[in-house]
Amino acid sequence: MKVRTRFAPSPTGFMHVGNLRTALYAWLWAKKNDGVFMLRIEDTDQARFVEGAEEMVYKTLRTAGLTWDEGPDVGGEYGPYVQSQRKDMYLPYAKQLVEMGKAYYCFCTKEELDERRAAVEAEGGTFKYDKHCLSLSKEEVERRIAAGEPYVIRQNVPTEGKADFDDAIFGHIEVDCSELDDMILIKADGMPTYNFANVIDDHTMGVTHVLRGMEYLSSTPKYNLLYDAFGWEKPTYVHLTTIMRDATHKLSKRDGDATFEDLVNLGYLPEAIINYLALVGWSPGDEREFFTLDELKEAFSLEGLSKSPAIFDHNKLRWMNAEYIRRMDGKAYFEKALPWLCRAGLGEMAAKPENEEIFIRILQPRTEVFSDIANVVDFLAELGEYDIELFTNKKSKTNPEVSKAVLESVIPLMEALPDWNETALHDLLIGYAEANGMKNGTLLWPVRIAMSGRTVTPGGAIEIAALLGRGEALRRLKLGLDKLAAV
RNA sequence: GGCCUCGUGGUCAAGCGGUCAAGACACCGCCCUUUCACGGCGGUAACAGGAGUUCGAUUCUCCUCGAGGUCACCA
Repeated sequence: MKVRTRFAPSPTGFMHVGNLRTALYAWLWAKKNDGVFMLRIEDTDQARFVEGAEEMVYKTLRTAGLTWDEGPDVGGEYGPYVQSQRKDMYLPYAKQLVEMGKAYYCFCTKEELDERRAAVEAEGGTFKYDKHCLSLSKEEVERRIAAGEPYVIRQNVPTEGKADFDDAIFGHIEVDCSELDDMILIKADGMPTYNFANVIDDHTMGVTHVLRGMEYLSSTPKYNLLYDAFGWEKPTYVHLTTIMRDATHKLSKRDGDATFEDLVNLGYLPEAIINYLALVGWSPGDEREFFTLDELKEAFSLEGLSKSPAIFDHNKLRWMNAEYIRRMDGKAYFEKALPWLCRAGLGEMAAKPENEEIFIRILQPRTEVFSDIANVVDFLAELGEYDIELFTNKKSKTNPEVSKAVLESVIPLMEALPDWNETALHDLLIGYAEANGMKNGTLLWPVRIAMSGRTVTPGGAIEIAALLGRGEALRRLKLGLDKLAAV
């Protein structure tokens, strides 16, 4: 049978990385098996409708490379792919269950239930619906429905026996029916609940493998009662572990960088995010860590899925992103970096053709996340205040006195330079150090400090001088000398 | 609280009765070096605890502990 998987988000905002990973695994499993990956929008909760969230889902999936074969926008023979548009499909199935005695109409109002629940819980108990409306006669039910009384349809769970299912990762899961509540299948507004819609949709849409979060693990046996009632073949369930922020909290959107969009905006590359995400909760079994989507597709297997929750390691994502950046083509890197350089006020400097290569050379190996760039290069846009103590560096054998002497002798030479470019600057400065028997560092440290006001900079004195250009470089050097005048 | 699930270094994670218990990130040290990175080399660090089963348990069973999930007219 052809493998069909689905990703079924409820459109409530940005895409949490945990959801993205679920989508990824579902996509991988379908693609690995030459199957179909479909997108279904679960919007049965009208109260939670969020404008534009559906488009967000499309956009995220697309930039992540997870294209769907069937879905709301592309269609398919199992449509519609939006649950609210399937509204009319559910009631007949629910009625069928009622006929079979596997479900029943219930007229208890939400308020009554809430009250009873509160009372039970106040005494430390767990509320369970008492099947109150199960005993209603058919006539009474019909009468009340005809009278326009609001109702829901509940699943009639047996009071005895077991409900169970087999999970591809967790194995056999079994629970006593007595633990189960008569869950609502059809809500008072006529919409199905998630639980019911899922069963109906997954079956009618031919889903063969259900990949979803762990939170459904304990309610799945209850779904299977429904499959059994209808006599339907059950899909293979694959419950995925939760992605955690730390040992005791799951990664939440409130943490600020838990959505795909957050990460992209911070300057993470979609391919790196996907690659990292694939490895949170799944292992290829060998030592590979870098995968394209295609390679992932080859390597993916249900056996490699983990049973225990994994903590999202920003550190490792960062490293992996850096690794992706380093492997980028220089040009491509520059293109991605340019907006960030502009944001740092370096648009003009970066626009000079001769500077492009320098920027690539000094920044690419140092960029872990694109948003880092601004803080690393801001000194190029503006020289900040700095203390002359920065001129002291033991390893370079410099201090304010030495620096003063260095700047005094080197500034005129630089001013006299006919061409201001890296090669010329290099030959001049390195040549000078050599001729005077100095360590390169002794000469270059003061020059770099004066030009940057920073002890740590991307690139060295020569690159910085070239980027700054003759006028600005010299201005800063003289400024440095002034600062040192009193020494 | 009932029920379900999970438990290998700080983190991800291999292992699926016999290993000196991989690898990666992070951390530390050394080298390279024009600062910082990059790169190279090396290092610290783990089977939650206790009973069994077995010639032998990280691996199988049970208990304890710890953590998560679930008990909605939310998904």
